Amino acid sequence: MAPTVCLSDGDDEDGPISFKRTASVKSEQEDDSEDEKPLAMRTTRLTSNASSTSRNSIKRRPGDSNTGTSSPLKKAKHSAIEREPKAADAHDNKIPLAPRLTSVKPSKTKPPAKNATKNKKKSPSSFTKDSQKGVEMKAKKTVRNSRLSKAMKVRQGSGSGKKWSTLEHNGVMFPPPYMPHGVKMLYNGQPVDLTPEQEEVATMFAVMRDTEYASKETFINNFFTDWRKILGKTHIIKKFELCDFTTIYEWHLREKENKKQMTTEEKKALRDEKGKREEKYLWAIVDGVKEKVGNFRVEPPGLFRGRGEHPKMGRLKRRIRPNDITINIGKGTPVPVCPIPGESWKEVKHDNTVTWLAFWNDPINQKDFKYVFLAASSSLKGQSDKEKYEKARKLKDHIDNIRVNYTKDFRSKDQVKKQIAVATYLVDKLALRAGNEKDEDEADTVGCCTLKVENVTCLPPNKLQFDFLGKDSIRYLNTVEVELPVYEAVKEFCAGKNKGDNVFAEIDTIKLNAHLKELMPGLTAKVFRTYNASVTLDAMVAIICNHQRAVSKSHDSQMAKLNEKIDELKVQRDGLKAELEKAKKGKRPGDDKDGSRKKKLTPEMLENKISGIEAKIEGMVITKNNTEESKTVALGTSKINYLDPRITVAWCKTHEIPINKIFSKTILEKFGWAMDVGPGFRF
DNA sequence: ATGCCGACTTAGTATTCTTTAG
DNA sequence: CTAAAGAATACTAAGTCGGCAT
Repeated sequence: MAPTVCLSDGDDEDGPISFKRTASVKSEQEDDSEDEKPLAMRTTRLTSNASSTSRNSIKRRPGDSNTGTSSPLKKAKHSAIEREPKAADAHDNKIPLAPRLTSVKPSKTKPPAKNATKNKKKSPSSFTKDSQKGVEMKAKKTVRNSRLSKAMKVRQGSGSGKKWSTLEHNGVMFPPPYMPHGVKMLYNGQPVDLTPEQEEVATMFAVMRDTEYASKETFINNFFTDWRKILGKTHIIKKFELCDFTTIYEWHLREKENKKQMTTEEKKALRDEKGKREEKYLWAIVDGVKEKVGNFRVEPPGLFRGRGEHPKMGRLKRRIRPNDITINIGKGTPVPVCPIPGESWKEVKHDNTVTWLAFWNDPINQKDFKYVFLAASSSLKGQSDKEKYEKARKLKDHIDNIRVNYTKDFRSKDQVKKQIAVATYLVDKLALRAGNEKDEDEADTVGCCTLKVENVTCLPPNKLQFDFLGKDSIRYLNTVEVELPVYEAVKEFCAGKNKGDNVFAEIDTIKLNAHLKELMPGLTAKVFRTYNASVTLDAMVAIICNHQRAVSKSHDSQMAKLNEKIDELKVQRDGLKAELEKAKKGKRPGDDKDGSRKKKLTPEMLENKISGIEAKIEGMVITKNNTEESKTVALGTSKINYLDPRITVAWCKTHEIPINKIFSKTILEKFGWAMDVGPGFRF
């Protein structure tokens, strides 16, 4: 069960995370006050926001009374708990003034698929296979991990540049060749002949009919331009408006239906076959240790699905061939055989300063690369993940100083210094991303250093309203009260500028990060996100980082259903109440006009029933509120990328919650490195 | 300094698997 | 059992940031 966000007002203080609050209060008291300013402000904010505190709650299913379950983790726990005094992390937790964001998804910037049909069938028989796999994997993992922790200590820090000594793998897997279906589309009402290559691209477009892309001009234009290159100048097809892809779309629907109709055996056979084909690509051997490979499948051809208003959406992403691919492998280890007869790799390298196993150039953005890496569960990834969190923890020791430092510079005469101070403040306070420059041919999004004057509105006396599209064209809309010097500075930065001009004209991410590095070795803008997220470690995190998801298609109906059910229960309850009244007045239930009634309910029974129903209603209201309030919050991203897993592990150990109630299998593997932390661990 | 290349992390969405409701 | 809901995983786009050449 994932921790659930609960933002309802007035629900506060007594949650499972109350220990965290306590800690933070304490630290504030203990702090000496030289940096009173930012802190005081923070405190204020925190307090004022406290009413909307969110908290984690571990939801249990009725079925899982897992407190008593024995998990290895839990056992390991006990002794440790007693040992660890839990004390002491003296100062910590300056709560990152997470102002509640009003993050809105502008429908226009999202071309979400509204892919209507969704049906799944699950075969019980597949259970066998899966569970076997699970067991097998667990076994492997145990072996690997025990070896790993040693290997990890021995391994040179990532600083040295050498990432591995030996590396073996089997290369990459290519998607199957295109199988023509022969269904003719119509042009100007007439069926047209297409070569398989032409048909392939037409089909890519046809099957996207019920996504929002299909009606976007940019998408259509890009698609049509690329398709016409394949059709050739002399082809009868000249105008998009005369194209009718319906026949192909319908073929596609039939295919889907057929697939759905397959028997479980057929499906299983298909899966087994797939598993067999993929088997050899699943693993690499790094320094003698078997490690899972991440994305060994080469991306299949398709129409580019850029996010937001991406100028290249709809462009044909051409098929990648062996000749596009560079392989990286240990010297002296056998080069993976090229799986496509008659073709060969572009290049084979032996570079042990990098971790990729293969790469190719992105056909959409020729200057970009697509890499094949090891899976997140690998030692290599785990190690750097751990380093990331260690760096964020180190920031704890510098954060006070850093805040004092930038507060001082809010009024600097040096314009560069001043801008850096304000930018750092925003990165710290609002978890803004650094904001690198972007090319013309990308979606127009911004981060801190690339904020435009139109993205910030100064609201007297001292509020700033932010409204911009950030990463993935997710809208960031937030109004924050800032310290007066910050407000004045921003106003000044914007003064006399035109739309499209940078607020921070004097700086960029390089200067910003260079400055941060002077304050703490290795410090960059993104560390603040990790730091603040891990320090906060509760549901607020998903909000401060603006991780979003589309409101699910079923959200509205879900809410309606809940309301319906609640109403229904209320009616039931009222009915029972009325009956109770009668019963109390001494009427036998049987005396009712409704003589057919068989059940004789005593007042006690009725009361029990009523309170049972009321509990149900209450539960549903809570569910309803949670559903509504978390509909755009994507907690998963925080969980995977920002929250130091050791915090969670330690918490689980302290509270004897099996870790697998919090982390899924994959994520558990990814965080293997964090599992043996003691319950006393503090970020 | 700046620009570009390169490698790696972070991110939302699509797809698949699992669980639950009916 | 089936279908729908929900969780997990797969996929790949979109960021960050370091380093080297200019």
